[in-house]
Amino acid sequence: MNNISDIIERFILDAISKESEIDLSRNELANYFGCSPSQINYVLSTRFTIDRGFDVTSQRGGGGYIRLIRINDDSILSTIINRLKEPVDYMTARHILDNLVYNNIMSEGQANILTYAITPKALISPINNADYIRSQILKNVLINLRRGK
Amino acid sequence: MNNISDIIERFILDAISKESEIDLSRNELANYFGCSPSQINYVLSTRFTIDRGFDVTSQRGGGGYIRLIRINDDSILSTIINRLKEPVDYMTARHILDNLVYNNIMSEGQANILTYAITPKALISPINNADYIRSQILKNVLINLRRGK
DNA sequence: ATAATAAGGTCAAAGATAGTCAAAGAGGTG
DNA sequence: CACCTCTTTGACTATCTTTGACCTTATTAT
Repeated sequence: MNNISDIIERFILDAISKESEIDLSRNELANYFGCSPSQINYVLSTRFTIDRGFDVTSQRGGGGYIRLIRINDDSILSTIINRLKEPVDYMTARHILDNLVYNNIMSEGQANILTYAITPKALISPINNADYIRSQILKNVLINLRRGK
Repeated sequence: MNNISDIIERFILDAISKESEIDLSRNELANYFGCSPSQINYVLSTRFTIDRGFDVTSQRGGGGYIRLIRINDDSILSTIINRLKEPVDYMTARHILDNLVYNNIMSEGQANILTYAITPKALISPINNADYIRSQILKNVLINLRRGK
């Protein structure tokens, strides 16, 4: 992978791996990575979303900053259920699952199983037939299991 | 046979013979072999299929890639997959899951999660929309999880 | 107060990949 | 030859990333 966004993402993930909250400087980051400042916004808005368990606040002006917070909510399940809006695309669903695993609500094995069950491929159906869809889900899960994660 | 597809196939097979997972660049490959980029898709979709033990994922945009994954074979699972006939009703699905747990292919926790995902309730849908169905599956799973089953 | 300065935010266009599909081509086979 | 299947190509589409011009807000200096 050769895009700057992924590199910046890893850098920030590493920075917040030990703290639950860090302050970033948009300009310093952009300068450090030799990219435009708005690239930092791009990374934050595509990778540090609520679905992934992050919250971002910021302040402008002199001494401005971007504050990144890892959400750690005991009632996170209820929160997610309440916030869940239909429809849910695949990537959003995966982020939610990652979040659940991170918060020890689901084991990684369980999340993996469920991930297999909801891939776009698993849910394709020409007619509206739950049994048919379910069989696809099952098949998809099994094929992925065979792959050994 | 001297067609480009076979040559590309051998090249990729060789590349993945030592790793279980490799990243390819569609454009670079096409350039290297002097063919159109879509030829790479053709080779992948005709020769690197699930049936032959491969899985393909990809990403577009800057730093994009095609990821090829070699999956392991497991004869018990293969047997079940091959015997799986569509459609599958709920009770049949549960029997299959019990069987998987019995054979240590899936943990009980994983089977439970998946059971939630495929209850009749989880798969009701007035319109044919995978995202909608997926959101129901997720909600159903989460609600059951919350109940602590 | 006001102006200057120092952050950060937004958005749309350009760039970089990959995907799809249908038509044309090539190679066998009865 | 007629037909069928598999391969090759290219036009068009979809998606993700990068950049830059312009906007907003907070602090500091006068």
